[in-house]
Amino acid sequence: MSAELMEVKQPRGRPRSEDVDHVIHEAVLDIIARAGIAAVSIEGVAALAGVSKASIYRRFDSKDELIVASLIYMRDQNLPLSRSGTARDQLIALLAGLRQKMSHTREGRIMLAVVGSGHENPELATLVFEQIVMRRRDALRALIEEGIASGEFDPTIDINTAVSTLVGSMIYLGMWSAQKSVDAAKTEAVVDMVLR
Amino acid sequence: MSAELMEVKQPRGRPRSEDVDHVIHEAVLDIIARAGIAAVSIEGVAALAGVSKASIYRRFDSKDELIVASLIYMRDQNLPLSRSGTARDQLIALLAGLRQKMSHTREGRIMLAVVGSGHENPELATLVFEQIVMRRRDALRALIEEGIASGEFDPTIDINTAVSTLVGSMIYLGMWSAQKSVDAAKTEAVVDMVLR
DNA sequence: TAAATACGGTACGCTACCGTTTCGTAATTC
DNA sequence: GAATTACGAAACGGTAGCGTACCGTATTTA
Repeated sequence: MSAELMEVKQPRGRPRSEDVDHVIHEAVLDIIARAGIAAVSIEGVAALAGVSKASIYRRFDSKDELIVASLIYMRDQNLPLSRSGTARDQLIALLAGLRQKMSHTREGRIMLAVVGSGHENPELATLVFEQIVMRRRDALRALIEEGIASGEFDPTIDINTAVSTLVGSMIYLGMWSAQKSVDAAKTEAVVDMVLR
Repeated sequence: MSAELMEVKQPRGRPRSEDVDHVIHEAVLDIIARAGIAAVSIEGVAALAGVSKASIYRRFDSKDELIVASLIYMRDQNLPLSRSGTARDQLIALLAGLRQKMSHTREGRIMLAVVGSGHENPELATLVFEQIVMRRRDALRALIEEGIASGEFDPTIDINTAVSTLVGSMIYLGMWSAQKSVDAAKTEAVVDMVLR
């Protein structure tokens, strides 16, 4: 009898607005993406969200709790990935998406910011790692196994090593995409080099 | 007739203490490594360094200028790398050092912090990239070319792609070394997988 | 209708840090 | 010895954010 599935009895007074929930989280994520975790302030979030500070403190006891909740909110908005084409095609699409995402989307910039501040707030880094990074790793691993079964990839490779190599390369390339001095290696080239 | 090589005429009054220079930079780097760039404050640096704020403002016009100077100070403390063994051995040593360094040394944590905040302060990220990352890339590239010439590596690989793949993997593995859930792929395995 | 709770808005006292200035003392050149 | 500059220490006014506490109004249940 899980609590989520039960019809929750509505408490007495005026219910909290879901719109307010949304705009608060959106504001937090926008600020992290634009200026980093350290730039998140309750007053700033309230101002950007067009919400009073009271409405934030009514929901969250502290700034840290707010940020964690916003990251989980972001995770829950993720879309599933499409499945079509060969394993190699899907793999390349997945990796290219990851790479592009790291620097050109809000979620990517947030992940970079959280990861980069991993030493300061390890709870956040762990959250991002387990909830977001590991999910991608699992999807990647499945595609590689599929490709090996279909004969597209070298069956002798170590899958863990391959996953780390591929993900690491994509993050690295995405990370520095703003620096023109790094020669943009093609995603396909990386995949073929690693998986042969 | 370069200025650095000329005997610099000492100005009139009391000269600036090099010890003060050092402790200031050391304090800045310690703070970045421990708490991130955003945690750097003039008052905090002065307190940790055991120095007056006046001594900092006498040297640097702003916090940004101070941080840039401290990163350059760090770069100039770098040691040259040893050159012995086969190209593959040297390459593995270089990459393993990079990987270990990312999470277990002050310099590594500083690089992660700066990179992660790349979107907030692009000048710093560019500085780190050009002055530190590119130097490693160049060293790596040379080793790969050496290994190709000696027949240790596959001559058909694209060197730029290989460099990005290897560096990215090492940074990624080092980044998450605190998370026990990521299986630690061996550095040698990555090298052999990429370069065959 | 009454009670309860959420809402935006505003004000409060508190802390941290900013960048500047002033002071007395120390070190160095002329 | 006089001039000059660096040093630590302390104080200054200003800004920003914290977390709390009100207000009057809006929305919902009983």
